[in-house]
Amino acid sequence: MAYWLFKTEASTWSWDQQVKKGAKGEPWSGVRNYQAANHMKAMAKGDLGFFYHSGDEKRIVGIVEVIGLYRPDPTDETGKFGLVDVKAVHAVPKPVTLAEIKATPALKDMVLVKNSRLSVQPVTPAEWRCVCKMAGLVSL
DNA sequence: GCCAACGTTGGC
DNA sequence: GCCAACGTTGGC
Repeated sequence: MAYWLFKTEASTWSWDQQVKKGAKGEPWSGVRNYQAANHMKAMAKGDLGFFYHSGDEKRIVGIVEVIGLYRPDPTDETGKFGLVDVKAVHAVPKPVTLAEIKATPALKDMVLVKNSRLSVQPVTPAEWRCVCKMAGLVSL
């Protein structure tokens, strides 16, 4: 089981929209960056990810699960990029802001801190546990 | 609204 | 294959 972070602007694709898709989930389309695409290639069904709103909010608002493996992105005319399908698992009781993450020494190496522009990021198990704790999640 | 960081493009 | 120029992203 691996952990990830999916970054999106709430005005483009929000947590609320993701939740409305329910168990069917939604294709994570629109990624046009090889690093991000490679991370999606490495994903397995059942992997979990943080759902992060960039822009005004800058905070982790929910947990998603990978339910569909990497496949071509139909919205990419060049055919170079792919996507995975994700479904909302649940909202976090207490959203974790970028400021809190930056203020936490154990999270100083998170990709979100080091390379905030990468739209799909890997998260280490230690980081995952730490952020879950901050978010008020104990069962993950 | 500005600017730094980064990725991509295109000319050589 | 290198590198300058450009566009985009996202935090501040």
